Amino acid sequence: MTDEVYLVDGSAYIYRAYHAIAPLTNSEGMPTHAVFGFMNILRRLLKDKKPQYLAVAFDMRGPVFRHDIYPNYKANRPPMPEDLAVQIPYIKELVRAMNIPCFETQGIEADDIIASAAQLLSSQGKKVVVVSGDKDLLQLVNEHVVMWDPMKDKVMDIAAVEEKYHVKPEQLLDCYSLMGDSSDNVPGVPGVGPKTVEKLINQYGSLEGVYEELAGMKKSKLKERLEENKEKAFLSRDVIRLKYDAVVPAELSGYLPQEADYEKLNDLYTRLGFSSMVKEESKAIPVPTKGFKLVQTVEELNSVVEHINKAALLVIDTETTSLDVSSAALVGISLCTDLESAWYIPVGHCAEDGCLLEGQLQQATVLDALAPFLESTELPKLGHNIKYDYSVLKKSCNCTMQGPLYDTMIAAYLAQPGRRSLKLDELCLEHDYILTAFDQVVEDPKSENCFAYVGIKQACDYSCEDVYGTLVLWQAYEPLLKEMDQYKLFLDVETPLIPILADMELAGITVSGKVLEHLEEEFQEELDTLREEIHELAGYSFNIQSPKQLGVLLFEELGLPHGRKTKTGYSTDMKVLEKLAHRHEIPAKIMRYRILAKLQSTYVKSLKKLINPESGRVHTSFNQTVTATGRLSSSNPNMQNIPIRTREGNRIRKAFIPRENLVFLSADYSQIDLRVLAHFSQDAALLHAFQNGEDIHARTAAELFSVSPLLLTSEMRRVAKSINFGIVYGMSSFGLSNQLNISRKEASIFIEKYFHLYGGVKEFMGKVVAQAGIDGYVTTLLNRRRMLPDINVKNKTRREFAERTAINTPIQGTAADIIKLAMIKVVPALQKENLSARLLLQIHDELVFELPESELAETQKVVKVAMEGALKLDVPLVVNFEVGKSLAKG
DNA sequence: CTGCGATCTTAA
DNA sequence: TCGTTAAGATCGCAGC
Repeated sequence: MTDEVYLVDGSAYIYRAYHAIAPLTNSEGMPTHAVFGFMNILRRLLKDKKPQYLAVAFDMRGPVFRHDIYPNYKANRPPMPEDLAVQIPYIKELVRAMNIPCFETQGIEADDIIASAAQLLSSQGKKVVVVSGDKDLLQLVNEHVVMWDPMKDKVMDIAAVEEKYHVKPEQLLDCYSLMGDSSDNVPGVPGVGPKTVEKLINQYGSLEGVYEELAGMKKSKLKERLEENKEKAFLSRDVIRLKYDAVVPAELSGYLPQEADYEKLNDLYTRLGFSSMVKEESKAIPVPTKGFKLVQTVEELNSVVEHINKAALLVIDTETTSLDVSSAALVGISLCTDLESAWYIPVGHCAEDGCLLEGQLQQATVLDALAPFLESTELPKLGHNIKYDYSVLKKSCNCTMQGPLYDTMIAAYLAQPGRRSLKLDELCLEHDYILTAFDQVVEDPKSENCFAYVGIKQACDYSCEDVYGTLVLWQAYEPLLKEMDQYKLFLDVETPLIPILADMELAGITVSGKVLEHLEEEFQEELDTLREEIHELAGYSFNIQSPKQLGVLLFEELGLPHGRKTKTGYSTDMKVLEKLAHRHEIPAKIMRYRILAKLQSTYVKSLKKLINPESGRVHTSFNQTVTATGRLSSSNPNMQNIPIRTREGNRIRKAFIPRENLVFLSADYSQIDLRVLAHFSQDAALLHAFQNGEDIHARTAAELFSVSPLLLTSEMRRVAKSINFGIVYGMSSFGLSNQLNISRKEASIFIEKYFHLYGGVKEFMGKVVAQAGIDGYVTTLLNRRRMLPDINVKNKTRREFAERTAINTPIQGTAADIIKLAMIKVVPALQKENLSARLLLQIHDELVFELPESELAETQKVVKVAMEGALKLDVPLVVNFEVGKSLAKG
């Protein structure tokens, strides 16, 4: 901290940031790089120098007094670029939000304001630092004033100026007058450069000095030029000369920054998409740990119970030995019901030797006491990713949480669709609380069992922070969900889905290690053979899995014609290889190699690793807060992309088998996307087709090719199917031509015909895109939102992508809504009918159950009713069933 | 060695 | 430079 006054040349740094930083836009497509660069400079100044006194000066739009003296002042400058102009108000707004004194005056420039302030303050003996890189401001340097350029981190005092320019700072004005300034269109004396000026000023002292002595100079080109341009030189000086009488505070208090308006600042940062700045600039504070209590005795546990008895909501977080449910053991539970207090109940903390530490209640004692609350169907529980806590308690503590399970992660997913992180600590930071990071409490976060070795006291603070933070978020998001009309979706769809997904994950699905083992050997043999053959044909060894090396072989060594190019080289994908297959043996072998290698690595080897040795089953994770459309996603393993189209793929499916004496029942929605499209578009032909149970692809084909349905070929149907799918994705003629290997012209004729047939669909697409343009987002039937920040941008590619998304998301998202509703209906319905069928998988439009064969007929009835009646559309929902002893089709 | 982007493939 | 949504393997590069 110093008592120097920092005067920042705001406008100069706006320009520098604008040119120095690559274009950047926020999520709405507004350019932000100048703002970003400027704020970085300002923030670095604040951080590094911690100035006690600081002010920023800006130019204002419009003519300045220099134009009166010299109308051509800056006449050669192009107008401010549009994408910079729109950023200026944000910069000024940010400086105001930071509560830094900010000066601007109509008719004068930032330089003049700085000059006035520097002179006024230095005449009072105050130290001044001019923050600028502009040489024009160097003339302000004196024994009290220095100039600092943060970009170069260089301080210029009198000595530095003299060393660099060989004149005194106060002589710089006269130097510039002679030299002129091409960037400001100030003429000076033509043909006089820095070296000449240096000589002249050093010899004669000043501009006046030069002209007084001019007559005595011997005849030369220089003398001639000086004589001819005397007026210009003096005019230039009047133009360049800084104005020292701008109105600026005379007292230091006028340069004293106040505490920032953090709310406004964060709001601006968020709008600009500067997430890193939101973090650093927030007024966030550590969570107050005063009300955090350890529960180590029965008496203390009883007092917690008494407290929860009066509560309307129980916030819970479990600490365990692993993120993976199947290997997680309980280490402790934290609870709270309001922001006054929170409790941590340790049950599994260990000493270094692995022995349980003293001062912990028995896990059973704790769960017996809490069970009435956890299992209460009345008392809502709240957690951040509560599916995990539900699963741990069910799996390792035999305690099944009931009642609504509110989840702040899901709340944030719905309320702020499209936000990048949903992690508790990041969300809390945006709500002004800094949480202790997991890495701060465990020594080696990667090693297993780690939380068990955290000290009990420290664990208490850490864990209680999490329930406290979760409650803080809930108090913010619950009203927000209501405001945004998302509360019903949250309560009636996402919340009841949580235990269903958890139970599906816990159930898992049996995978025969034996079958996989077999496949692995077989695939490996063929892969080895193929690799040898390919290397043989190539004449040298290379990595077949490297697109780069493969490209060299195919297109350079073999000289085959290359297709499209990628950013890094030639494309070698299946489409390209297919086209080369008839020219050379290698491409076909590569294709076969690719197919097998993919199956081998993704579906055989890694699937084998994920088989739980105890249960012989794999337990996927169904992620509820990942996709932009509202679909679920599945990981570890991804059970939603198990191969199906190829023969080998189907062999992998054969490894998925039901438990002994059980069968799989798969129920999939027929054409759900197109039915949703029919409902949204109200297209007469589409509605009619579905209402009459027609084969929609066949019907489309018959109309498209103008043939009777009886004469349709499978090729015609395939084309129609492609178009039907393409429509759902907002496809162009280019996309279709690519897909069908036909010309663009042919493709566009198909599309034209399609829209002629289904005029309502075309109309619907136009309407959705137009509405998205107005709202900036689209919604599904259950009001789920997706933001489309690019929907109105100038960039055609990005805008058109947003337009396709606007068309696709309501369809895909509504289909996702529907199957979620079906899941919520079907699980209790099966239970009510005393059927033992267990839901195992959801694959976007399909549900897979495991059940005794004897219950097949009755289960199908229940499933059919639940799925087909999930939501009432203007067309029927139709479900098809398949039964099998594995997941293989056919 | 780790992290990350690009490419490619799998599914709906 | 062109049909949506995902997960995941591998390569190859940049940085430590």
